[in-house]
Amino acid sequence: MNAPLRHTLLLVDDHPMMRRGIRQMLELEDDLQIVGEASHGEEALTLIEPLKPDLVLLDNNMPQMNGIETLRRLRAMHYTGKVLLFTVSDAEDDIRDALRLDANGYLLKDMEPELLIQYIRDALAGTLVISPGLTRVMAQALRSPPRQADVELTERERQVLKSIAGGHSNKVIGHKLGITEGTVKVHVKNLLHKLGLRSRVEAAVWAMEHLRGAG
Amino acid sequence: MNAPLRHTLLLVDDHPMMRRGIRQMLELEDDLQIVGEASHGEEALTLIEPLKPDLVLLDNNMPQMNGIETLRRLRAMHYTGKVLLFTVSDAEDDIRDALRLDANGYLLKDMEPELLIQYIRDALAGTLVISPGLTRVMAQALRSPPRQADVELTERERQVLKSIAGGHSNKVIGHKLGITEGTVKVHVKNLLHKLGLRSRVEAAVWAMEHLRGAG
DNA sequence: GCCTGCCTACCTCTAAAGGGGTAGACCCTG
DNA sequence: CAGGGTCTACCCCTTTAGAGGTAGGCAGGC
Repeated sequence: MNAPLRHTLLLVDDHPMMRRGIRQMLELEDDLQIVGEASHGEEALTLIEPLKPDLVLLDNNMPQMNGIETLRRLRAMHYTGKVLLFTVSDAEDDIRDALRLDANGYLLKDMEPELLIQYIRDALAGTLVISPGLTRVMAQALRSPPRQADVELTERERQVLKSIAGGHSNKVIGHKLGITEGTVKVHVKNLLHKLGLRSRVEAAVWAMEHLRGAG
Repeated sequence: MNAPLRHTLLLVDDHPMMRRGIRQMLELEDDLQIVGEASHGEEALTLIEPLKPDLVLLDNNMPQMNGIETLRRLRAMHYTGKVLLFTVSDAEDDIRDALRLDANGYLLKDMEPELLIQYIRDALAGTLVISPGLTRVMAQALRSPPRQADVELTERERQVLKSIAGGHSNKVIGHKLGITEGTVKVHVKNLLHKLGLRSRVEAAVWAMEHLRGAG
């Protein structure tokens, strides 16, 4: 379907046999070229700079540093190429973490081998591919609205937010903080806007996920 | 890669020219067969029963009932086939809603036409496909997992509770569950009483702390 | 049969929430 | 000094929540 460009891949898996199998399969495709292999995360990180692969095929189940953590480090070193996680687990947390780290796909190892090539091409095109059987998990992982904690709340807003998460009404919060209910409303209004949320319920959920203890 | 089975598609778009273009492209593929077209959501809903398509290609930008809403209604009538949303917008809410409703993909209309066939096949295989450029939006939309409890709540109450924790209003919850807002209020009232809580915010917090797992 | 629990739907009512605006006091910085 | 950000407080307004009530349909158990 597409073939003009030759894309470079880095293969990361702690099982040599698995790497062998994947390599053999990919060698039949002349638009895909494996330019390197790594048996663990650390090694993968050192190969990124010299190889600059277009895509990293990353096993998640590795000793010491797993795929998610490797992905995290890859992004931390500003690797902007594609990354495909493949794994045996359907752990919801892993999927969520992977996609938060801008993974381009999350594949289960029990898929049809032929499909892998398909998925690699999709990922190289920038498409997000997620294995069959994971859509339900995805739907579950998708819940509350909040977004990146790149915004900064003022100290007062954090206090109000924590009280919201404590289930308190604006009136009670005002009493606790020694300010009027109206002022509390102002803070609520502002923090909702800053966080891109639409209700105090969403704010409570956001708070529980983002400011555990500290504030 | 795959070709044995002939899959049936329903095409839903309010622009006849767009349908024409897609049909022309798909007619070249002998494993994909368009068995029906609809120019709006209502029409699509009436065609599902008689046609039973394997996949619905659903434009999101339609007057009156948009794609998301159509998808919601499709799922409400227990349509279990694949659904591919395609749209011009990258609205985070739409993507989140779509995937919550078990959409099998969310595609932007500015993609390469040839890729559409690819994506349709992926979706038919159960893969979740999401257009390039949306991975960042996805990463933002991703948040906390759903959760399930052991308490003495009825199934309906658990559904409502989970929606509360998702930040939804009673009206939205009613819409999602296909019941009136008033009935949702009844469920909220009852579950608050059962759990000894005083507001939906407390309920959301309770849900996040106690509901773990699916259901 | 009757009774109970669940789900549904409606009613009325008050309280709470949230969006819009203006505005004064304070502090810090250019 | 002017400007910006914060915190405070109030005004307006609409929408949402939540607590009461009644009630019908429908399942299961007694």
